[in-house]
Formats: sequence, structure tokens, C-alpha cells
Amino acid sequence: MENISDEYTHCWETNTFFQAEDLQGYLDEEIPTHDSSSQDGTQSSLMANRNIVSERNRRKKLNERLYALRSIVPNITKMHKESIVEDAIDYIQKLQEEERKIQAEISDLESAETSSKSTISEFDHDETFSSSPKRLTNESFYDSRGSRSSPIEVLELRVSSMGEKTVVISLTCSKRTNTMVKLCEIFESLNLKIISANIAAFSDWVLKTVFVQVIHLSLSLSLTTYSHT
Amino acid sequence: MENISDEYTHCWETNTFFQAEDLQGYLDEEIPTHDSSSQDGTQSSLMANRNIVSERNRRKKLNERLYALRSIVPNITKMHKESIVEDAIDYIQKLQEEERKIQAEISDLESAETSSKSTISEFDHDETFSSSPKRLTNESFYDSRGSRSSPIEVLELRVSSMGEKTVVISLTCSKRTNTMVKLCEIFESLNLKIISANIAAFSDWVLKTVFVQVIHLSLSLSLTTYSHT
DNA sequence: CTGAACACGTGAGTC
DNA sequence: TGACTCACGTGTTCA
Repeated sequence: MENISDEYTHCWETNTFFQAEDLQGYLDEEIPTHDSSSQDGTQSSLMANRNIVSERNRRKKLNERLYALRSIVPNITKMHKESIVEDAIDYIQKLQEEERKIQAEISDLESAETSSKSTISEFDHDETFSSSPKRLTNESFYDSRGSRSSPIEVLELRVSSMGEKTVVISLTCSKRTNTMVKLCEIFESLNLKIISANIAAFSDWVLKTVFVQVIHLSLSLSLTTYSHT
Repeated sequence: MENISDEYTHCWETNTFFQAEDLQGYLDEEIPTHDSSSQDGTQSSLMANRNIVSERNRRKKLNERLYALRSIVPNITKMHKESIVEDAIDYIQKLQEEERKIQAEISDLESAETSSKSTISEFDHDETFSSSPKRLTNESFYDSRGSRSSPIEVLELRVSSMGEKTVVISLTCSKRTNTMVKLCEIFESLNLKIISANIAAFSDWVLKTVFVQVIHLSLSLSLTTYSHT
């Protein structure tokens, strides 16, 4: 009997928890079971022992979990159980907030604003496409960093291939604040191999011409997104 | 005395916790303090009472925290304390993994081929300046939106006036991800009247030439920030 | 009736 | 000293 065999060895490694309770745990390892000389029989004390060891394991498990929780939460100040859970809560809320922000950013990029002006969504295609031009995936035409500026109003988009491995993209849009920045962001995000890019501004218009070198499949995919050439 | 005033009313709302312990809590609210007829004096029992109520509050607080933790973790299956912490751990790890993935994605987009080159801080000046060229205010050459991409490495900056109201800015820098974006941001932030801008990329370099129309004083100020022309 | 899960009171240790 | 936190053993309820 009484081989309770509680090792009591985890103890939060950074002490502050390692207190006399462990010592006590070692001492009365042989459970206060009114051992021997108990007239009420062995069964009740045996039950009590089982309950004790079970309860020990329960606590141990919970502490281990708490310890594991503590270990994955950065910047934990206090070692108190309550503070551990508290910090975990704060941390989770921080992560959730962060994720929520990202989600909002994404949905913001997708939905954008249905403002009075014609946005790129009103831009269907133009006749210069060789065949069945696709509608632009307008997510690409919004600020990828979540700035609040108005979307780009595209007047004309021309995609034509020049030789085997070169594509010329010609884009005309209205000149607004950060228009150039956003244009550059778009092309940058496409991971194209840009040979040369030219931006010209006159009166209210911005014209951008880009020579792109076709390298691998992803480019073709990106381009077909725009024109199904 | 015995106004312990433990409300015992939270009880995890979804029961499974609301058990006889609460009843017990209500019943012996008046603490088993050998009340009255205690010859060992009121002080020790008073201390014990304080300890008891303090411990009650401690447990209550911890349970509240645990409950709060449970409430912000989605998809909690079990109500057991251990499972609560366990699910919280899994959830945190999921969020961390998600964030890690996003971070990797971002840094993947930004770094691309970020060969360890020298940065703008190593750029002192160059001889093409007409007189006493100032060091670039390199704050302008970092991403104004706080992204973690590497700064722009400027190789050559040439500012020369063309006629009375026109200035030509020629800038050569190493080609990295978002270099064009950042260049555009810089020029955009300067509120210049840009007549024409040209960006060309070849091998590892990016060359940008901008024709700027001089309108008012602010432009001169902006330009003198860069070259003291 | 056995095991699991809980709150409780208690003694002990720390700051 | 007092105000903490902690682990422990116990009694209870529920599936």
C-alpha cells in the first residue's frame, strides 16, 4: 500500500512555487490513513487513499497545464496562478485584436468603398484586349497597407505581348494622392520581373507603362488574371 | 460577524460546476470557527476566519479568471478546468502559428532576394553635388508605414536645375523589394509638382528620373533638404 | 458503486 | 508582523 509515488518534481523550474508543500508531499507520502489500528476496516481508508492520490494527480495535471500555458505566453510578469491566466487572457485578446485588424484590412481591401465616383470595378475592359478580357481583380488595386485613400480610377488598361518573353502593360488612371505609390505597390505585389517602368503625369492623369519580362508560370497566371491574353 | 458576503453567484452559467459546493458555501457561511465557547481567545479564530475568507476570495478570483479565459476561447468542448487551460493553450498555439505564417508571408514578400548589401547609412554623399552636399535625411528613405523592409541603398543622387522652373532629380539605388514603392512614397510625400517620372530597372539597380516643376517656396525647401543646391 | 470534478478549510511558507 | 499564495486532505455531488 501507500506507494503513492508522486514524484513532485516539476515545480515551475523558476521556483517561487517550490515551497514546503513539496516537502510535505514527501513527508506524508504514506497518507494519513489512520493506518493500522483502524477498526472501520480497510475499505474506507482505501477509498480515502484513492481519493487522495486521485486528487493529487488532478492538481498536478492542472498545474502542468497552467505551467504549459505560462510557457507559451510571452512577457509573463507574475508567477501567480491568477496572473498566469490573466496574462494569457490579455495575450489572447491581443492576438485576437491583431487578427481582427488583419481581417478588417483584408475585407477592407476587398470591399473598399462604394463611393460616388467610378472605381475600378466600373472598369470593365477595353477593346485593345486581344480576346475575352477578364474583369480586373480589384483587390490588387487598393492600398495593400490599409491606408484610407480613395481607390484608383482606371481609365485604360492595355496589356500586349512584345515578342516571346516580354509583355507591355500600359495603364492610364486619374491622378490623385498616392496614385503612383499604389500603382507601384500593385506591380510590386505581382512579383513581376520589371524591365522598365515609366510614369508620366500631366494635368489630372497618370500614365504608367511597364515592360515586364515573362519568366515563369506565376507571371502568366498573374497576367491572365488581368487579360486572359 | 459572519457577514462573509460571498455571493456565489457566477457559477459558470452553463452549470456543470454548480454543485453542492455552493450550497455548502452558503451553509457554513458562518465559518467553522468553534464559534463562541472558544477559550483559546477570539484572535486565533479571527485570524482563521480571515484566512478562510481570503482563501475563498482567492479561489473565486482564480475561477473568474478561468471563466474569462474560457469565454474568449472559441470551440471549448469540456468545462473542466484542466480542459479549459488545455484548449486555451491549443488556441494560443493556433493563433501564434497563424501569425507566424502571416509574418513569414510578409517577410517572404518583402525579402525576396535581400542579399546582405550595404544600406543607405553607408551612403555619405557623392561628387556630383554642386556644393557641400548634405547627408540625406534617411528617415525619408524608410518605409513611412512602418513595414519591416530594408532601407533603400542609394548609390547616386543628382539634383540639377533645368531652366527657371524645372528641376531634374536623378536617383540610382539598389533594387530590392518595394524599392519603387518607397521611392514613389518619398516623392509623393514631398508634394512636388511632378511633370514626368521614369523608373528603370536593370540587373540589381533601379534608376529614377523625375522632372519637377518649381512652384512655390516649399519645393525649394524640400530640395535643399536633399542637396543644398 | 466507482471515478471524476469540485469547493472547502487548513497549515505552511514567502515577502 | 500581516497579507499573500500554495498544496494538501476531505466531503460532496454527478455521471
